[in-house]
Amino acid sequence: MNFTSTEENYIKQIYHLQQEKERVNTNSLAAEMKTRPASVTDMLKKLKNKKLLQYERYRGFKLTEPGKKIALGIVRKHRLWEFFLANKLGFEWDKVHVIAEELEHVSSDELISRLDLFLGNPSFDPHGDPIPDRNGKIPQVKQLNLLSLPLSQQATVSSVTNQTGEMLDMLKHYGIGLGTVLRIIKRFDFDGSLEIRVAKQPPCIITEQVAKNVFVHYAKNTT
Amino acid sequence: MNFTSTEENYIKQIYHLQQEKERVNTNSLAAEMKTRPASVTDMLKKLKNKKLLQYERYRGFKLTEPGKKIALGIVRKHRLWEFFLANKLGFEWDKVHVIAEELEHVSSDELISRLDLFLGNPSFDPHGDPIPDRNGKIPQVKQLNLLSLPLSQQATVSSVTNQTGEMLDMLKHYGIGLGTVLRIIKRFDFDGSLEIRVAKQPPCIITEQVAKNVFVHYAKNTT
DNA sequence: AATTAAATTTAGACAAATCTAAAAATAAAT
DNA sequence: ATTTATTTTTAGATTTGTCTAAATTTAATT
Repeated sequence: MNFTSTEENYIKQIYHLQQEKERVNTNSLAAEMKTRPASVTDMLKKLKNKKLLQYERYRGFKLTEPGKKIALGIVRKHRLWEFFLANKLGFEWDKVHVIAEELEHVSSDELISRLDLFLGNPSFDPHGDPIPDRNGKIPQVKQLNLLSLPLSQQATVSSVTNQTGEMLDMLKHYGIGLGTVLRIIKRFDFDGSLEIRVAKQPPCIITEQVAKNVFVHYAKNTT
Repeated sequence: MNFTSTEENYIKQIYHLQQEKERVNTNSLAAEMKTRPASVTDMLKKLKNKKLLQYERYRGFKLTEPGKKIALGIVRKHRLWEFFLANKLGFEWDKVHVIAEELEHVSSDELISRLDLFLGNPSFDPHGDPIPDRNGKIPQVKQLNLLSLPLSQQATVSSVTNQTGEMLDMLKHYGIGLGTVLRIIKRFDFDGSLEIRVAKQPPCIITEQVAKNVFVHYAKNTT
């Protein structure tokens, strides 16, 4: 079956809200979609008719299994395009979302499977969110050394190996701790040092010796 | 100003029809758009209101200068995406058009200028049609040797240097002459021979010695 | 338990893009 | 120069997604 861009946007947004709350309600979806509750109700009926939604009036709603499959397909497209925009076209990580919102609705399946291959079957988008595979399976978090983190790929600090006081003191000075979200802005091959950016703080430089001891993972929410 | 996908499709199609006939008429546009003449009339009024069209009822119509600028922008996007699909994702040249029809409506200007750069500012799409630059200027035809023709890039035979009888006889046997449209299917590095395809004929092999004498250009219509 | 507040749905209207069927203008043919 | 045929436009209806305003259901409070 085929869906309009609007239907796809609703499905995707319901999926995202479901991640936080088992059952979704009309008002919160309306807020996310920047539309009115009455409009949401209209769409809910349509999606229910198409068997994508479990929905009884006044009772909240959630995606059916087929609905979830479709949501994951859209999320997959969105994140693959984000990866393309950041890693191939050189967009800043915070500019890719808006453009991917349009690209995700291009309908060719072969386009997506070829794009996936072209990008090297990436598992995480530039925001650190996992990219579902063609079957809708979401990759688990994967730890890697800060030195191996691709440029401008956001990641979360998950462990620090050298636990000496000097090291922790230094990291604390930079605002880096477990759970800190950061990304690499520039890699200096001369001495292996990294210019990194923690949250919205000004960028700072850390040496290769420090980076060597910091491990990160891509996904955002889990520590 | 901003346009819907539908408006953009009309504008683009009017532009293409104008290439053949100075002034376009309702029925032929309806045929191209696979819609009814009545629907075309409605859209013509809308485009006239937006100053993109010179149009008086029953009198035919053509794009204004601003309208033409917009058409060229859409054509540019379409052909850049076609180039991307064929040369980066490995699509066959005859599969790219349908997908580019969707991609061309993605609205970000920065996306297009970065894509253009990423692709190396190409001048011709995989069908041999010229890609307008950011100012709407259309590149002139460019001759090149058949040996330098990129794989699966369609081109038109524009001249043959060695005009001996044997050569012309051979080319005639293969169905190759001035104005013949062809493309390279495979390049054999072992002996430099080429597997080429002329129109819809079965593929054939020509030697490096022959190819060396054949010059082609990308654009389709001009000899 | 009755009242007030909040969330949700219905009813009816609107804009965009399409359609059919009928009317009007232009072009072609006798 | 009429008539006939073709092209184009109008008029009115339909679909999709949206809206406002009013009605209904559920939740919260006294």
